[in-house]
Amino acid sequence: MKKYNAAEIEKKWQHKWETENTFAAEDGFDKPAYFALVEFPYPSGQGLHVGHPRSYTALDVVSRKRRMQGYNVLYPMGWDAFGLPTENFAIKNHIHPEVVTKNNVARFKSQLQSLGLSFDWTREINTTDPDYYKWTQWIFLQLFNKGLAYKKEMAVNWCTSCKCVLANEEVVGGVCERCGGEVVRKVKSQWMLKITAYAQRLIDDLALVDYPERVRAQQINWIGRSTGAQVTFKTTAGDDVVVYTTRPDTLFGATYMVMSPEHPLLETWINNGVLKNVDEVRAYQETASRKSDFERTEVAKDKTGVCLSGVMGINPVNGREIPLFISDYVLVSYGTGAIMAVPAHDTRDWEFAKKFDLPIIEVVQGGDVEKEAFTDCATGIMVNSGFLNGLSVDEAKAAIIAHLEKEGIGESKVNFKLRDWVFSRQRYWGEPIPIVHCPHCGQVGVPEDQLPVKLPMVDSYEPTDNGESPLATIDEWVNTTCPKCGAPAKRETDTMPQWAGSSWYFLRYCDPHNNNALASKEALDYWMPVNWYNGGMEHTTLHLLYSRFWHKFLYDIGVVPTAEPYAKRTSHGMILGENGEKMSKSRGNVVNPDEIVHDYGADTLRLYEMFIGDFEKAAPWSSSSIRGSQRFLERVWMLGEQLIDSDEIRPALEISVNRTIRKVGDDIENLKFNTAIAAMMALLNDLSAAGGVTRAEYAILLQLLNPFAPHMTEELWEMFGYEGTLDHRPWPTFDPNKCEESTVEIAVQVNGKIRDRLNVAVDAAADDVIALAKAQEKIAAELDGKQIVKELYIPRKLVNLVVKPL
RNA sequence: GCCGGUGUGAUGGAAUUGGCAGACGUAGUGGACUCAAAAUCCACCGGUAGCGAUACCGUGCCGGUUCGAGUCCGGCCACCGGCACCA
Repeated sequence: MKKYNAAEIEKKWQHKWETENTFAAEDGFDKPAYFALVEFPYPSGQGLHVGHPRSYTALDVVSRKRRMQGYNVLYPMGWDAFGLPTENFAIKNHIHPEVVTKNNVARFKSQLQSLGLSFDWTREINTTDPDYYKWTQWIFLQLFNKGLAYKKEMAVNWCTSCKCVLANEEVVGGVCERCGGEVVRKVKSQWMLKITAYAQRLIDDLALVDYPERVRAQQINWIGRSTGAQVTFKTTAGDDVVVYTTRPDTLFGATYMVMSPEHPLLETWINNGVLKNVDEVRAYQETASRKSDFERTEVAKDKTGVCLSGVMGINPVNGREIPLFISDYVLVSYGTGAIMAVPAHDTRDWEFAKKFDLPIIEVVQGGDVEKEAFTDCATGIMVNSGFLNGLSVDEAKAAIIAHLEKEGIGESKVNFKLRDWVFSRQRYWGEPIPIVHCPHCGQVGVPEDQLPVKLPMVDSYEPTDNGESPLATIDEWVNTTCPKCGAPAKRETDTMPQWAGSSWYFLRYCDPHNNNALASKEALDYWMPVNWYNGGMEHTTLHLLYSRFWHKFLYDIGVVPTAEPYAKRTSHGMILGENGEKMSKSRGNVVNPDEIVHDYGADTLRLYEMFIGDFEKAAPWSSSSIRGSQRFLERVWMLGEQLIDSDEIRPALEISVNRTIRKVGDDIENLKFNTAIAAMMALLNDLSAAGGVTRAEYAILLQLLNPFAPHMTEELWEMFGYEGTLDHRPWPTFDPNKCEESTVEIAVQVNGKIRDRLNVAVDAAADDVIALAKAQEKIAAELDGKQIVKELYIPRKLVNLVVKPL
């Protein structure tokens, strides 16, 4: 028998799969469909990371199993290729981003193909392809037409290093998610997408899908729904200040009010002379605006603020005049940008009141409000609150809202932390926003027949310091005519964020070459929703939320057939460096998948990454452990030398074989690839111990192993003359009656401690087993001089005799 | 602070969801083969005591429920991830 030569075998089968399109999804819509999806990569200059194959192999295993189960499987791959690293590399090395992208994609593709992943390469997509981004722009126009894309002057997150605006989701810990650069606030006119209009449905529809708890919780937390009331406070200046509160029950305890430093009413009061301490207020506003997000959160501990002089608020329930402050602990972007402060029952208000020596009035009994704020809603009773006295917090909430509504000065209100999606980027390498600015008609969408609005080929695409897109400098591209009235007009020069192309890419896979629609209705009806989507936790509040939003919008306008894009989402853990730290160049612990494939073969790498540990948890790479996976494959190979020419499964191995089929199948469905492999290892050990393997037994082992190690198993299948190839061979079935032994060893316990073991028939009667147990020499000795108070027999498990001294 | 998760041998991790803790690997130890090494094969491999059969202890800590707890309940501790002045 020839030696196992991974390199040779893998090349052979990969070539065959590529030339024969073995894994192309079928066009007919009659077979049951299965859509397996992994996040398409950003083709970076570094090439593939060992983390990529963990996710890709996992769903490759699922896809290969599904094909064997008779499904028409769509397991596609593509490139999320717009983005800053490519652009920055291009600028630095004076190569056009399109060329950089092309090179990176070629490298990534050959790396992926060297792993033997069963992608349908006939459906490969690339977000930078004009035939693709035509539809990204088309979706934007639909959003624009429905008023869900709008341009607004507002304070945005500006990355000083990327020289570009960031979405809230892209600011992590006060710095740029991508480059770690400082993020400052900057007032700019930006395109926004109204994701907030979908906030409630993005929460509610999580009930329709199968997501891990941690993903569900993170999304709900990010959307941040709260219920409370909006209340109007009159002021001595005549203007009203509207506040939002989740504790309207504490209204009687409101002893001052706080507005955010950016609150628009301040300008009014400064302009009409109401405000007396203008200089002080201006100075505070100035300090607040200069703070970066990072500073603002860092100094969050100590409260600062300025009391407004010349104007007082009026508490609507008791008519008391209360002071008005500005402070940066109140955010302009949440609620109404102003709060009523109840220091007795809110920790932040309490700290502020202590610092500025403001009155603290207890309105919910149960704590000591001189020592700290009492925030428990569950137990307290209302006091000092007029008609609310004696009520519980919940009763008081209902009563006060009814009162406010009757008086016309308030109403119940739901708020979300989620904010609209800042959608403009001032960079070159992205989809142009398909809008024309006409002096007569205003913002006009580019008509569908003029899509795509292509990126102009230019030599210079460096970001500018003045916050304008590099496209703004290209006059011949910017200057155009209005699609509506024909007058001279200018193109929008901002581009879309990287998240645009990935917000709908799975739809394009259904029908990637369609020129008339993003995908045909038949294809979408057949394939959607994605049956199983695996990806990283880092995309939970970015890509995953954004794409759900776009999908819901497309559902509302009748483009897609399902309310949710992904029926099931799973998330893999990271592969860490050998030292347990995150892999990075600077730590010097990066493992290059190319080297692993070269040294061990793709099948070993695949198997090892599936065996490395709990799929959902991070696991450190181990260069010695990978040998175990290689040894296993070598042993499977060598087992062929001991092939017994029989089409029977030997009786002694029937149970082992049937159980393994059951376990491998179940474990793959439950994301427990590591124990599926352990079960196959155990089967191999059994077969080896039995002195060889029959053709029938070997066939089953090869079929079960095929999704994990496809090249080697196909080669053995062919070498030993089995029929056809494994790629679409039926998945082995098991006989449930042959999964259990007829006798089992049970434990015999006395008072819960194991004292002996016993072999009994699985269907033995409890009385017989207990009698047998008592008759055992050791047990009889234990029972001597004691009284049995309880006898238990757990079938197939154990006998427990509970005794006490006589 | 809030939300989610995790704590099991030297190590990655198993444990049919309340029923024999440590499957399957890795590392290690001893042996076989070899001039030797590698590779391969065999055996051992949680702790303590004992030559031994065996006994006792053992799943972060403390308590509880139960005939029986890694698993359930209550209270802590530690670590990881997310959010964070969101009123």
